[in-house]
Amino acid sequence: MTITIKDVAKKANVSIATVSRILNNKPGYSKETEKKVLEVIDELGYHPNSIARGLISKRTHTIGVLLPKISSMLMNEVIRGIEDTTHQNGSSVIVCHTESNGQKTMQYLQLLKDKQVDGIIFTSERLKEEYYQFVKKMEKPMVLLSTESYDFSIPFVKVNDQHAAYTATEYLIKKGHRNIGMISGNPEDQVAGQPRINGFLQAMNNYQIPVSHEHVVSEDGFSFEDGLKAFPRLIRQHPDLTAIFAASDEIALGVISAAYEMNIKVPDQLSVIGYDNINIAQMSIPPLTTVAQPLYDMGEKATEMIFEMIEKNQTVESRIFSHQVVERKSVKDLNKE
Amino acid sequence: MTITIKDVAKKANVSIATVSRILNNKPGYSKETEKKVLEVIDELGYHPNSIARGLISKRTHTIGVLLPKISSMLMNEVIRGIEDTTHQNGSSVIVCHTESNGQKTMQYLQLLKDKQVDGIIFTSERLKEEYYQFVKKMEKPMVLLSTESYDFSIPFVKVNDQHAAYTATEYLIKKGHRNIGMISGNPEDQVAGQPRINGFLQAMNNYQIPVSHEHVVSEDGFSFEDGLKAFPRLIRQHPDLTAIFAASDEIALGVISAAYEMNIKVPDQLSVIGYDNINIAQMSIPPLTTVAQPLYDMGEKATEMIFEMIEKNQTVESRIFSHQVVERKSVKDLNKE
DNA sequence: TTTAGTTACGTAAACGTTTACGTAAACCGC
DNA sequence: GCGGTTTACGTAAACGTTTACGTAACTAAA
Repeated sequence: MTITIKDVAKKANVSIATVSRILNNKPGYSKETEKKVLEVIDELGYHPNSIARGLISKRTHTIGVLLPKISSMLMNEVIRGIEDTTHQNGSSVIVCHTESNGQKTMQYLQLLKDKQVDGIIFTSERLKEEYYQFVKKMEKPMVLLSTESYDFSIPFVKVNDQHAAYTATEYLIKKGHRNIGMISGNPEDQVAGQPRINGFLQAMNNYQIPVSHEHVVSEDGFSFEDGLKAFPRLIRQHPDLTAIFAASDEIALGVISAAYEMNIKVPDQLSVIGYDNINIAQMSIPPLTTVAQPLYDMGEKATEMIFEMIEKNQTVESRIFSHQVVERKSVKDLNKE
Repeated sequence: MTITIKDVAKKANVSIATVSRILNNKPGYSKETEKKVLEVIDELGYHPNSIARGLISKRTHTIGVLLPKISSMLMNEVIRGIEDTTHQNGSSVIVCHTESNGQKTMQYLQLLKDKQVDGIIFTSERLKEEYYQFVKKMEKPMVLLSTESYDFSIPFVKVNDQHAAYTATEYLIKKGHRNIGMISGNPEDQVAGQPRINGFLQAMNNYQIPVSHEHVVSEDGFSFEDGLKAFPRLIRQHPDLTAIFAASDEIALGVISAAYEMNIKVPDQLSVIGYDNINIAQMSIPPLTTVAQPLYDMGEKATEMIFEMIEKNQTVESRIFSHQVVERKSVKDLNKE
């Protein structure tokens, strides 16, 4: 038998209301009874049942996180940030892995509703009308992470993808490169696809380097395999390329591996810059130069925002994090020749 | 206002008991009322509140997972297996990241108790007496994953570490290597440390290759940095080594990177075999040969076991998964010279 | 001394379910 | 057509909390 508030009340000779008041330190009890009750609680090893609490308070101290691919290493750091912060707030996280599948997403949203989560963090994907309407009906706060909605006004945290892609490209240019190609993810992707391509093109234009759309080849996603497949296509089209901007670190590693297979030396014959700065960027050979998103911090911030919305019941400012290129060894400085 | 069972009952002109019965298909209602009620449910978009349910049924359809390092890529696949399986069972997961910290672990256990999880999966770490006692008091099922307890009889799923290490070492030997070193994790670690060292030593002995304990150097953990640091130490002690068995893929990648820095070519001058077969094993240069644990399957199995224990309220057989070396390109066949 | 206000509680309703128990009607066998 | 069983419900208690409301005792002001 588990110990309930009643047991505590009985043993301490008070009512359950008093115990509850002490537990939630609401006014209405004397120092002495507090001491007595606290002793009994300690003695019995009582801990309030958070389910019963949740039933009344409508707070479950649980938040839901929706993300497309749990396996993506990108999300790893982000989730770490979310979970650490959530736990620091005395809550816990339910992670839902939608695989970018609309039906699955709706199922998960229903699950999160049933479980009465206090709030939802929606990541890395376009917020469809259907999702939005559902969450709106739930009347729970939501924040967007690594994505942004042009249709609905929901607070978000992300980096400026176009700007970051611009920075990466510019870095290559400043290192003396002129023949630069790009391997992008899905260009239909309005949030991580197109903007990065735009940033690339914009940098090239700004520095008056002629580019055609053939300089960027796209795959469906941002994975290692995508890079592996895309690189040979790109290099065949443009054998004179000296540098490549990859839209993700995983793609970049795919490029490096493919280049290795083709006996093209990185960075001597080909420079590569990635995007994200995930863990494995440092593990590649050569270590990957990349433009970093502060992934952990972004997860942290999104979580803080959710809690602010939950607790103060008001909306909150979006936040654009700044990116930063971290130099390692996959880009050659052509000026030093 | 949210829609409750009362609303459904009123609109369908039945009692809440009947609605509940229909929802849980317990006997006691006619086809007609069922149809009627189902219609109303659909019409109102009613979904039962799982918190209220949990309060009575003592089932929250939530399980807790304790793991030492969320960032470890190892755990990624495992967690995927756990979460997929859990969701298929209509439940959800709370992931707790203990950092191998006893105090934190106890806090998380308390959290899981408060949240009334139906069961606990405890991974990759020694089950301390304190933890065991706590869970025992909770009276909830637990299974061990990638670990095993010699003190308490708890069902587990893992691979046979010693055997797998033996297999890895034997693979190297069969490829003609005789000067083999090992980089292990923490040898104090009774579950992932010592057994792998034993397996290594055992294989060497079986093939009558002299080894000293100096052939194995240990670090605190199983990370990339550990491999990076350990390799120079090892190679300085034994410059004639032709192959290395790394106790994890991350260590192996560290070894490859360190070797690259020292201008030692893998696999031409040095062969490396890893352990785990995580995602990035295929991304390294050269792609890493490694002994694979079926990580996803192990997560899946552990979850199935937990659910069986929860639902049938009985204990369950432990399961040892078989390992397998996956050949890639980081080991040179010396016989072919 | 009376009155108004405060303090320190206790009682009971509420949160949204499940379920033990009760009951009236229908059915069955003889 | 009578006892007994089954079917199809309804009523109300229970799960473990929080909290609105009530109240008795004490305090302070007039």
